Amino acid sequence: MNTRQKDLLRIVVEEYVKNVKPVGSKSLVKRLNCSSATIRNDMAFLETLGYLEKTHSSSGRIPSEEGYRYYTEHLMKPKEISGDTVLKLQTILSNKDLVVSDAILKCMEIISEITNYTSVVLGKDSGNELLKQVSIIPIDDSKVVALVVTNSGHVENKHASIPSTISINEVVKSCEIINKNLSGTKLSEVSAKLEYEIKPIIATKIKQYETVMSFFQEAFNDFTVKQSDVFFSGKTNILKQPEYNEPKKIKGIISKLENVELVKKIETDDEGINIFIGEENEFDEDVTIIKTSYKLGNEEGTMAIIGPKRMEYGKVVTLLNYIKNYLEREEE
Amino acid sequence: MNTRQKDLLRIVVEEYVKNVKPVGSKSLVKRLNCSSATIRNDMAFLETLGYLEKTHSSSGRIPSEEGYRYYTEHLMKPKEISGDTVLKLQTILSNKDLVVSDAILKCMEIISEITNYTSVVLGKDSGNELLKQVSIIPIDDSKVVALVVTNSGHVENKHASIPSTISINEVVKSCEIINKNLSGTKLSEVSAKLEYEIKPIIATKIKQYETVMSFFQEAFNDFTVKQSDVFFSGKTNILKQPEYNEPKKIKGIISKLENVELVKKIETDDEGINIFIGEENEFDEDVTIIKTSYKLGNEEGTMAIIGPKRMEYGKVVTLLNYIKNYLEREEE
DNA sequence: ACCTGGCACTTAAAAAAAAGAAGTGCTAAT
DNA sequence: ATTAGCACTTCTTTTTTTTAAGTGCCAGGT
Repeated sequence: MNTRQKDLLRIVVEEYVKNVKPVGSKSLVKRLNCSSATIRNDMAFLETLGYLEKTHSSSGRIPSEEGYRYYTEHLMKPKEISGDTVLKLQTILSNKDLVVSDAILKCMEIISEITNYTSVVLGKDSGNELLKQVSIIPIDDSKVVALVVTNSGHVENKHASIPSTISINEVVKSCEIINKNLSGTKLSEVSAKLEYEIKPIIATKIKQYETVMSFFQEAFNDFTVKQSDVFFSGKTNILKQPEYNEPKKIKGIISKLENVELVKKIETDDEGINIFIGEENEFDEDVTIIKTSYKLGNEEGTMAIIGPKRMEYGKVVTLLNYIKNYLEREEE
Repeated sequence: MNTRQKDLLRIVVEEYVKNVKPVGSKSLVKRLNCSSATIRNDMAFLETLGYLEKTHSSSGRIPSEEGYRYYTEHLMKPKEISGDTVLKLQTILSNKDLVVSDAILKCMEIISEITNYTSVVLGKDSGNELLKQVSIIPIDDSKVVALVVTNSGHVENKHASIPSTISINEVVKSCEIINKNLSGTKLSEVSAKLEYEIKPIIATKIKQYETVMSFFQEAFNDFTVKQSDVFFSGKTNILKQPEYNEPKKIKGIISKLENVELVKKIETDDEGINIFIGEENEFDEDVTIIKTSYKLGNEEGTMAIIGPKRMEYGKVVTLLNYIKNYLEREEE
């Protein structure tokens, strides 16, 4: 590939991203300073390399997935972000009252707004989170709310009615014992410790200990299962993309976006900003997913942008990079 | 309208609901025991009354909005619900561990599943809820989580970082004072009472009282604003309806469903089960919304089903009725 | 006064045909 | 290596034709 051919590939990608229609040789004559015949030859060559394709035998060219890949790896230039956007992101990220994950959420909201793509944030299954405190709040004679707070400040609550055979007082007492002994325990290990450490203690102090314990077991069980932590922003933004112009495609992508299990597969641990184009991602062959993990203190997860393959790669990468860099600086 | 004409209207509605295509006179000859010409005459008559329409000058008939209305008010027969469904609903409704609104949510999930329509539950802005308890849970040296629990068991949480000029201890102390004095206060009145009742008390005991108070003010302010309480189930179910067969319509309804402000307008106080067909509802002229309010103890809100005008009215009404009746029995 | 068979007429939807536009590949010349 | 030129493809759009479904209404029967 000579310079002109690289230029050509870059221009075809960028034109197609902008105009959403196959790029013909004539339209590039001025930009490449050569005749349409030459461009046709180069296009044919790029096609043999697998970087361009035709939609039919006499159409203009569109980038193949390999074409996009080459573009993102060698040709694209990072795009400047506007001062306005930087300001917005900065304000959010520097707000100390926000949990990190909430800040990420808000940033991704901004990004999905300015790009018109869909953003998703996946909180990591918090197996690493530690129990901070359990509280029992009596609501009325028979009902209580159990609150669990983790060391990173996540809160979950569960309602339960207390069988009349147990006094709420006993539940509260047990709760205190749990706090004294289990605060700092990994959430994932709480269940086992309840059984082997707490139960014996409580057994000596409370009559109905079996019932009380099973209440706590059930409560914790709910918490650890609950974790669904999928946050979209601009969920249907991607529909604004012109490729979503027929019912089948629209319904297809929507049903995938509604499928939590599938969305969760987007999760990644990789620190880098990774681009999965079309077939490269497991989510949907027609989209590109740009994703990266975030981690600050105890909070970690994945942030991702879902857009058409014909995506403004430079813009999205730059934006995600900005957030990542900010968080990394923070970490120090 | 004679009996045959009423039968005809009912059959046209039901056939159209089932087959989604204009109903012609010939297809009804057997069911009405008369010639197609007679049916044509009756159809023309029902058209003059405004109950039927044609899609074009020589098409079969479809019900007009007035036709559906007449049908729902005079012609439709409530549909039996299957024992299986009754069982599911009953199990949910009788589960004492669920807050009422959660039970409603789960029921509506079931309904949207079996009908293939979209359900939405709107929790009422809980101006009537009472403060049960505020808790401050320290996360680390500078961060705390504030938890607010209401008398109906709703929990909200807010993170905040404490300026280093205040000791967390002082915050916790203030929190106790708030609990002692404000437990049982209407959530909507908390802000004012903080200012006029709590502030003077705290002022005598804590040095940095201004800062502490503004922290609590801010926290409560967030809670009362937050309340967004829109819960969908089967959000995109309505897309399975054959009327959603072109991009414009699909995108139109989706963007309306994503518009929280618009969805909130569905809210109602009316105890009855109300049917809003097409133009009758403010949400979308192409859908029917069947809605009713629920109320049990302190929990109240709206539950609604959004489907095509060509909806299985009998089924939906019967299902909603079942839930309402169950809750009313409960109330006693 | 009401019902019905028959038939001309209307419209939409589907299929087929024609016209137009955009772009390529290849050849031969520079 | 480039390029002008032209024949050839394929899609898109428009137009025409065909088919199917159903109505309205008349005239005759009960």
